[in-house]
Amino acid sequence: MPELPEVETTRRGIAPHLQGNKIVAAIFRERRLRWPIQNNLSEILAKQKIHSVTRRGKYIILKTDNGSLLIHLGMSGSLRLLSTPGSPEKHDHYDLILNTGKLLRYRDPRRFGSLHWTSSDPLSHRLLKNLGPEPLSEQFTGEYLFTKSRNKKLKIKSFIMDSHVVPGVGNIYANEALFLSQIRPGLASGNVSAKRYERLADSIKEVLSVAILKGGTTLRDFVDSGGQPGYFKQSLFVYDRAGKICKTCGVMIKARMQNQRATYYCPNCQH
DNA sequence: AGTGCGGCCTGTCCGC
DNA sequence: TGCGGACAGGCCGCAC
Repeated sequence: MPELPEVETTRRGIAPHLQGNKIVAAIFRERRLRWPIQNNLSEILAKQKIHSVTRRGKYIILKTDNGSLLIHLGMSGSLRLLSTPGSPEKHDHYDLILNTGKLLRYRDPRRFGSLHWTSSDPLSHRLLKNLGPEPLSEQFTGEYLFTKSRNKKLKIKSFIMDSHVVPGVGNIYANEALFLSQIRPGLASGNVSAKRYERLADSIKEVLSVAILKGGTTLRDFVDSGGQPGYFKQSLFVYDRAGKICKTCGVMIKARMQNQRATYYCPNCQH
């Protein structure tokens, strides 16, 4: 399940192989992702040089001669760089073949991912323009969260899972960040103090940073193996730990559904 | 306007 | 053992 750290790790892994090289051909086998891939994309991409590989939220942006490719991995998507591609398997939906002989292959069993082309500024694309500030940037602060949450009634976990507030924080990291900042997930976001939001912003930065470090370690060879979930599991304090003992205080972790999402917290550490 | 939920998908796991 | 159903996940777009 690619979260921001895994998307960033993927980006760092593929960037050196793409940057400055040309797309020889793009092959699409399955266009029905979250949105259908536009029909003429092969023609558009052929012979284009890739200038940069960047990230905004969970989108990877390939900037080429004539525009930008916006890649989202959804929840089961992965990008692998192959030197000797075997025949594509069931869920290998598209390939970008490079002039270096290497091939970038997208796999996504659940097809929640997406692929968009834009010929104008990618950050102005409708899917990107309203995203919140990058959580690892200086613009992302406790003060920002505090201000943004005033007069809101929705629960704080839903608040930080909204990509227009914080892009890149999914269910796992929302649970973990709330644990680290000792905040109960069910609190009304509009009632939480500025001080607690300072702590929460720090926790979000911390959990994402540590996960990027671990991803960088564990997924060092993701080019060969494909990014696998589970590498961060040992570091989790609450996610998927219902009935287990809190690593901090020894009390049993609780689980419940909140806004259709599995929610975990320590009833002793979080208030 | 703010909020919550349906729907998109398939692999995995559970219970009958 | 086989099968159906629940569930997981991101997140847009709709409905209230």
